[in-house]
Amino acid sequence: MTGSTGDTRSRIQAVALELFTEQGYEKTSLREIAERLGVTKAALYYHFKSKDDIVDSFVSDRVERLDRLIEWAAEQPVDAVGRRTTLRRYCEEFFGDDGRNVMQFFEQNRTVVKHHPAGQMLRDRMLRIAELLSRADPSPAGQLRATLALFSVHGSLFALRGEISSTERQELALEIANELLDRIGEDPTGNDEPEPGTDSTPAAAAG
Amino acid sequence: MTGSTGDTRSRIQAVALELFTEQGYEKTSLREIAERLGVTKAALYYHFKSKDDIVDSFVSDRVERLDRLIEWAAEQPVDAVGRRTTLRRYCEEFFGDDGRNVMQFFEQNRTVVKHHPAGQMLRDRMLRIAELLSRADPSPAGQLRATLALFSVHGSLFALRGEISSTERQELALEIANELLDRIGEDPTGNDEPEPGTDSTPAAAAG
DNA sequence: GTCTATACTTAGATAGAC
DNA sequence: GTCTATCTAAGTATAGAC
Repeated sequence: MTGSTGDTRSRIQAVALELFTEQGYEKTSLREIAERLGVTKAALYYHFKSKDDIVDSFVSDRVERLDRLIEWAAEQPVDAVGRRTTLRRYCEEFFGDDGRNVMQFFEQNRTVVKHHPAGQMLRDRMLRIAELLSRADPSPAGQLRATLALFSVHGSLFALRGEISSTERQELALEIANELLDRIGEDPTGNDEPEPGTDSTPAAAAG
Repeated sequence: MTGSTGDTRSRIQAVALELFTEQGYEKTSLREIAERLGVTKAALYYHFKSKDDIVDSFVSDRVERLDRLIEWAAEQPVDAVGRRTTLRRYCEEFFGDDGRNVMQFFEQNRTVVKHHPAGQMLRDRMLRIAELLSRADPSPAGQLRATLALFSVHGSLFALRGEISSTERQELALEIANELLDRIGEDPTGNDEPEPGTDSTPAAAAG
């Protein structure tokens, strides 16, 4: 019943990801990961060539998925509807299966991500998505709104006290993100150029 | 010219804080900190009893300042004006002198903060401020808006590409944070109870 | 207040048996 | 595919001279 597994590799990934997120990458030793799985350190080295390589294995997968999302998002219309659609897909990607776990690792290990090649790619993709979301207003205001919209999804995981179901959480994150997205390229003060061809927000249009 | 210093202690704090933020707490060794200052590891132990203690020294100071802010914020009116006032002070605290540095350390070392006693206090104070900001609407929506308002300040440091002055950055962060704060306890859809006695937002008041 | 020297522990990683 | 045994490097921390 030792089980020839074959999925030992993914069990290592799962345990490592969990511990890296909970305790931090540096604080988690290979010994600890091995013990949790009931194997020895040496066994880990059969499946991964280094500690870093474990990170690579699940981050790279995430980067690929985001690349597909980016490619798709670039084709969406540059208006409030397009932004909402893009963020909705991002949200689905985020809350899906291991998506959430990897992104939480991302949040909890910023300095690792910053210096790790695969981490830099992930970080880069995040910035790229924010960039696409603020195409209608690439000014600092647009950039910050887009970033906060993304962070609405991320933050919904730890900002909310009290019981709340996953779908409620998801809907709430989208609702507030949409408020931010709707303001991109809109300009309620009436100074700069308004975004052409966008009126998904009924309020504040009197001249 | 060796300088009897006397401020060696604060030089250690400054260098440590910078390296912890840039490379991460765990990745930064005491050897590295000592080398930067041109002293030996042992010298550090004269001023601090451990590596953790260095973190304590600058985080505790931050916690005290936030405690005063919290005490003050609790006295502010529970309306949009009170929230704006509170966040403005938070912003000033954040962008002031070492405030920004410590809070960046906080962002970059989440797992350290999570398991470090002083870090937990800092984290706790952040949550408390969000709680105060969402008093008018303690629902998940209010909580998330308040958290995003705070994050508008934090995020303004890394979300913005291109050159931008510190004051511009600060003003922008406040502007967008205020948009979020104004929606707390407001309810534009007209479902739940609206916040009593608040009309700092001129738009959308037709009944 | 800072140094040299060192004790103690643990980390990541490899070699080779089974 | 997993084990035992071991290497090498680096870490935090302490003792005691100056």
